[in-house]
Amino acid sequence: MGTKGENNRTRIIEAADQLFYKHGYNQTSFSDIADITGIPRGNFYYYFKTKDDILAAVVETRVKQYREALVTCDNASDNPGKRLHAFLDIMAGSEDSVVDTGCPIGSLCVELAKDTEALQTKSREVFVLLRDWMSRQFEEIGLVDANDKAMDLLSRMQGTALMACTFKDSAYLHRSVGDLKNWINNLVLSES
Amino acid sequence: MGTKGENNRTRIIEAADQLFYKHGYNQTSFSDIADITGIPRGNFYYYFKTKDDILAAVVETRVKQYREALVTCDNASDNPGKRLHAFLDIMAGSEDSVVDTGCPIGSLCVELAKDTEALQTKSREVFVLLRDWMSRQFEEIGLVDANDKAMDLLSRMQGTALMACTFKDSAYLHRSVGDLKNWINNLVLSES
DNA sequence: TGAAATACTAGACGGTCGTATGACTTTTGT
DNA sequence: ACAAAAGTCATACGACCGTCTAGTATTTCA
Repeated sequence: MGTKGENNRTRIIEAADQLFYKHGYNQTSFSDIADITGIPRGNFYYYFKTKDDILAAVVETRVKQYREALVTCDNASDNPGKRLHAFLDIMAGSEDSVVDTGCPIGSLCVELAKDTEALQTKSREVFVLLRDWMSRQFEEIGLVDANDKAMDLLSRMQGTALMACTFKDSAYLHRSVGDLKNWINNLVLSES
Repeated sequence: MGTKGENNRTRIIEAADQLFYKHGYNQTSFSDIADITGIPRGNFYYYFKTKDDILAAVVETRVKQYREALVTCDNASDNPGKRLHAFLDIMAGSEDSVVDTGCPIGSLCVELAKDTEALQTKSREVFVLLRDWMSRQFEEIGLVDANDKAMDLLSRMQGTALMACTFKDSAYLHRSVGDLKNWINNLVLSES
């Protein structure tokens, strides 16, 4: 009962996830996904009605993955500042791909900002998840403008990824992540 | 001698400039440009051998435009901090389009980061211009790490544009620009 | 077991893409 | 005035796009 079907569906999503990241949503064709998975191009309609449906599925798995990553950050420490550091380490840890291709979330949102509103709303979902989690951390620190700080941190991480990728500069990436950690530490100190 | 030819060439570049911003490079077709300019699709080969050539021409006009904008900033004040404020005001002034479509430079670089290296190098040119100008301002302020600060400012502006666009939040755009002005002011104070 | 339901496949459709060509028209220089 | 050069144009190419459908295999369950 659909065991192979579910398997194929998952493989399509995984291949699309990588290709959307490496080449962008619009620059990824059904043929590209077919070449990687070995599933004939024509079959895709069975698993997904439209290309947009594949994007939705990809975003949903990304949300799930980041949710799990945030749980790991939550378990990393009972200190909210340290938890935010742990999240920053995720970006620093994927240094190579960030310098090469940028942030998977940010670059998708930038691309789809020029597309339909439906795709914008969908691609934004991961950012909403991260912003709300960050906001909770800053709240726990004791900041009254926790949501503003969450936007600032997300913003600065995105700027960092964009610059590091554009200038192919991993040294900048690490320096900037260090600066952000110091910025968080100072926020913690100012509240204690 | 080539008066109409130059005119058509210019009109193609102007239309492409807008379309590359509004819909992205890859999502802009020759037909789109033809529809706006009224120049038949088939004629483009006469003015530009390839689509990449159009991009190069667009980037070159953008470099020229930003160079002029920087001259205006240079003339705005003999205080480098104030000159950087003037540059930030350019972004704040185009609030609507930034929230709607993002930063024209940043979104182009993000898109082409997933394309050939030649296009990446070309699209980066505007950023190089801005970074070097900013670096000169920070140098004049007296900072020893002027180039780092230039990267930081560019980075934070890009993050700001990306978040404002993704969340369709012009209030965040203005708050963040204000924060950046304060950040610059503090850098000036720390050196005086 | 066998017919209905479900899972899967592959070929093909209409459309659009970037590019190229060859002919026509206008401008230029002598 | 008239050839050469520059500019303009319609048409078409081969490739690829996302989508669809007619058909085959497989599973389900009375």
